[in-house]
Amino acid sequence: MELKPAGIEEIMRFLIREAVVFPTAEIYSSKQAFSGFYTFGHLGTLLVEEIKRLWRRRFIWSKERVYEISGSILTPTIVWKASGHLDSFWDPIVFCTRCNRTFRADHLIEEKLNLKAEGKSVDELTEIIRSNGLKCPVCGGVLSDVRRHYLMFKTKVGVSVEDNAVLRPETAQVIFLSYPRIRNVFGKPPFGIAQIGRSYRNEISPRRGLFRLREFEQMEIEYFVLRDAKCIPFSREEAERKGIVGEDLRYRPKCMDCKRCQVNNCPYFTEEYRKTLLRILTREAQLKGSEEVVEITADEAVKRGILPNEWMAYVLAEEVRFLTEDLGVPFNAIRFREMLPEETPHYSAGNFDLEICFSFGWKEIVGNAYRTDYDLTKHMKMSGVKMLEEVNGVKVVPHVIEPSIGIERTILTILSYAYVKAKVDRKYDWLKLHRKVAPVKAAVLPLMMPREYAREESKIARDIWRRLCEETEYHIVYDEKGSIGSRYKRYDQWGVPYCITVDADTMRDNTVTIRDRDTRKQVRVKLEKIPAIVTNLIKGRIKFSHLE
RNA sequence: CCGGCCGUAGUCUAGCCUGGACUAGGACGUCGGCCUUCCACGCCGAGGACCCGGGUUCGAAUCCCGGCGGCCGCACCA
Repeated sequence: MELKPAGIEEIMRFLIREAVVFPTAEIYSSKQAFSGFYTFGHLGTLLVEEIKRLWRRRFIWSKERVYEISGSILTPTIVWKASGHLDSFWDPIVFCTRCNRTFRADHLIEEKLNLKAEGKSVDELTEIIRSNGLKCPVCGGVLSDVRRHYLMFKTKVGVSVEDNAVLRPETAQVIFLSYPRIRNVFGKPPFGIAQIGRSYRNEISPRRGLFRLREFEQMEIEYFVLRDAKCIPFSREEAERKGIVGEDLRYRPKCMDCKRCQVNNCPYFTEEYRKTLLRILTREAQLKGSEEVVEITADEAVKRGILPNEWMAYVLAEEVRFLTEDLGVPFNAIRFREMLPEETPHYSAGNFDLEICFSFGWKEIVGNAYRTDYDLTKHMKMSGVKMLEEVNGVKVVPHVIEPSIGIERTILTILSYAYVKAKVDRKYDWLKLHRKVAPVKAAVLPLMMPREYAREESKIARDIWRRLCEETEYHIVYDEKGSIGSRYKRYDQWGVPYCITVDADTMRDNTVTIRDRDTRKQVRVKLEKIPAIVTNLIKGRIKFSHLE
C-alpha cells in the first residue's frame, strides 16, 4: 500500500484557518516573535481530550496496577542535577567572530576533522577547535569559544536571586520523584505510574508548526520492574565489572533468554499482544544504510533478541494497537527504529522510537526508552531516600521501561492520514477522522429555517439532540444556522462521522435521516432508535451499510 | 546568528516588474433583509485590507533604505 501523508504545511494552514490551533499571542506576532507556542481552539481542545481519553482507557484503565499522577511543572533545580539534565541537556554552540554564523560545535568537529566529539566538554571542544585551527566553514573567520545553549528554562522561585527552579523538560522526573510514596501506598513493583502533562524545552528553532514546540504535552508511563541481581549485564560497564565480555554483548540489555526476573515477565504481554505485528528498523539495517524493516510478531521479536525484553515488546505492541485501532493511523505508516548507540539519550540503555511516515520523512512521535535503574539510583544518591527492593535475597533498584508519547505530534500523525483535500465532489478540505477519535460524534440538523411552520421541526430536532446528550456518552452538537449544505461542510471539516437531519417527514412518520460522512449516504430510521444507533455505530457494533 | 522565498480585509487572492484611471478588484466567510433550505455557492444589501518607519517623486500597494515578523534549509527528537 502506498502511503500518502498530507503535507504538514497544508495541515497547519487548515488548523489555523479553522481555529483548531493557532499561535499564542498572534495579535502581537508582528511586534514580538514568540514561536514554538500554540493555543488550542475549540476543536483542538476537544481532539486533545479525546486522544487522552483513548490513551487512558487503553494504557491505564484497562490494566491492573497502572496509577496516574499529575505533577507540578515548575521543579527545583536539584532534581535536574540528579537526573543528569543539568550536565547533558544542552547543545555546544560556536559563533564565527567575523560573519556571526552559528554552528553546532560537536557536529562541526565530527564533520570537518572526523573526530569523535559526542559528550565532550565545552573546554575540550574549544581546545580541539584551537589546536586543529578550525575556522568558519563559510567565511573562514575565527571561531569563538564553545558555549552552551541550555535547553531548559530556568527561573527563580521565592525571593531567591539565583535561579533555583526549572520548567520541567520532561515529565518523567516528576514520576521518579513520586515513586517512593506511590510504592508505599500501592505496594511492590511491578506497576506503572502514568502522567499526562506539559514539558518545556528552549529549542533553538521551532519548526513545522506543531512538530517542534517549546511547550508541548506528553503522555507517559514509567513501568517499574524488579530485575534479578544475577541477571545478564545490561551495560558494557556492568559486564566488565563482572568480568563477562562477549562478542554478543553490546551496550544494551539482553533479557530475552532469562525468565528469572520481572524485566522479562510482563503481565500485560498477553496472547493478543504477542501476536501483534511490529515493523522494526534494526541497528544492523541502519548500519548497512538500509531502510528495510523487519515485520514480525512482538513475541518473535523478543525470542530472536531484536527487542531487549517482554516489557519493551508489550509497549511497542500496545502503541501499534493504539495508533491503528483507536486513532486510525495506517499500519504501514508506523515503524520502530532502534536508536544507534551515539543517539541514545544519557539515561537510556536502548531506545526503540516509534516513527511515522510524514510528508517530510520518517519522524519520531514516541520515545520508548529502557531507562534501567539510572534515574532512581541517581535520585537515591542525591536525596538519600532508599528506593531498594529485595529480590532473591539481594537489594536491587527497580528498572524502568518508559513509553513517552508526544500529543501534538500525535495530532499531526492523525491529520496526516485523515486530512482530505478539496475535490470535485466535495469542494472543501475535510477530516476523515476515525470514529473513535472524532471529538464530536454526531450533529443534529433541522432542515428548515425556524419560521412559524418550521418551529415544530426545530423543536423536534432539539428534543432529539437533548435525548442524544442524555442517552449517549458522546459530544453531539445541534446547529440550525445556514443552509444544509454549508452545515454538512462545517461538520465534515470537524470530522463528525454522522449527521442527523430532521425534516417535514419527521413530523408525519417519526423518522429522521442519518448521514454517513465518508460515503455521504443517507438512510431514514425511526426517531426513537437514534441514540442506540449512534452508540452502536460509534462503538463499531454495527456498520452504516447495515442500516440501509 | 546565516542563506532562499515572502508580508494586500477573518481566509484565499488580483494589482507590484513597466508609479497616476486603485475611490485597491474578486471569491469564501461575517452581518442585515427576503425565500418551506438535503450536500460549499437561492436572491438583495452592508461592513472589512496594502506589516512598520523613512526616502525618491507633483504622485508610492507598486521603486529605494532600515526595522519587525513569517515559512523553508541547517539544527533536533516528544
